[in-house]
Amino acid sequence: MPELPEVEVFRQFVVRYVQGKRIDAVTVNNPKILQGPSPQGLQKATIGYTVSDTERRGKQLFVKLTQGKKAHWLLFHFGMTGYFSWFDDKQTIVNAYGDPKRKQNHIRVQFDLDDGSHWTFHEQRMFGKLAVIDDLKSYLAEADLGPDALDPAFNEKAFLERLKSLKGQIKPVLMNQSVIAGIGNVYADEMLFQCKIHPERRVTDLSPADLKCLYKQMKDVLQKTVDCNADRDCLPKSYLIHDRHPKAKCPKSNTPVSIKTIGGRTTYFCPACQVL
DNA sequence: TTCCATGTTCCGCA
DNA sequence: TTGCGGAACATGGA
Repeated sequence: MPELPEVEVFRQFVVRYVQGKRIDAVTVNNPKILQGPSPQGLQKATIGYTVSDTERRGKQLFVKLTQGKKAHWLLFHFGMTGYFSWFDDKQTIVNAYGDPKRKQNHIRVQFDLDDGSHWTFHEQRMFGKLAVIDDLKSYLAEADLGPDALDPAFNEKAFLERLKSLKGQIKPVLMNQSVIAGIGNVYADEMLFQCKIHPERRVTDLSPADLKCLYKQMKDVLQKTVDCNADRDCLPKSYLIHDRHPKAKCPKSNTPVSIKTIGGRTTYFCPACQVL
C-alpha cells in the first residue's frame, strides 16, 4: 500500500514521535525483515544512538542515527503492508494504515526509546525491509532510483525530458521507480484518470498536453494525499481512488469502472473517460 | 477453500 | 538493448 504520500506521512510521524530520542533497546521479532544486518548487528547499529534526522526518496524512508561523531542511517521500505506505530503508557498512535484494534499484529521490529516510549515497525506480508546504510549520499547515487516525484527540483521540464526517450505503456512507466521514484499502482491510476488518459496508451503517442497534465496531476494527487495525512477518505469525491472495487461507477461519467491487469498490476479506469 | 492483494525483482522471450 | 509477461516472495482477508 505505501506509495510516496504514505511514506512521507511515516517520515513526518518519525519527526513528531521519535526524532530527538535515544534508542535504548531493539527487539527483532522476525529477522527476515532485515536486509543485511543480523539482529545483533542491528542492535549494535542502533542502541545508544539518537534519532537525529529523516530523509525520503520515493517510497524509501531514511532515518539518521547519531552518537557523538558517529552517524549512519536506517533504511525502511514498507512493501505492501508496512507501517509504524508508537506507544507509551498513556496512548497508542497507529500511523496511516494500522487498524487500532489490531495494532499489536505483525510487529517485526520494536525500538524502545529513552523516554520510555516504543516505536514499532509493522509489516504483515514481509515484503518490506530494514537495512543499515553508512553513507546515504553514495547509496542514493548508486541506487537505481529516479527523482522523487514531489521534489520541487523535479519540475515540468525535467519531467518531460525524462519521459521523452521512453516507449512503453504510460502506466508501467509511471510506476517504474528508476524513472520516477514514488508512484505506485493506486496513484498511477488516479493521475491517469484525472488526465483522461488510458493506462495502456504508449508514452510516444501522448500529446504535449497529455504529458503536461500528467506532470500537474502527479504533483497534485501526491501532494493532496500528503495533505490529507494519507487518509484516502479525505480526497476529493471526483477521485477514482474511492471506486477501486467491482461494480463501482466513474465519479465523472457514471460509467461502470473497468478492471484490467496492466503492467502486471490490477488497474482501474473509466472506459468512457479514458479512451485508448 | 481458493483467490487476490496497493511492491520489487528476476527470468525468459521477442 | 528494450519491452513486457509471468512468477516468486510471505501472509492473511474476503
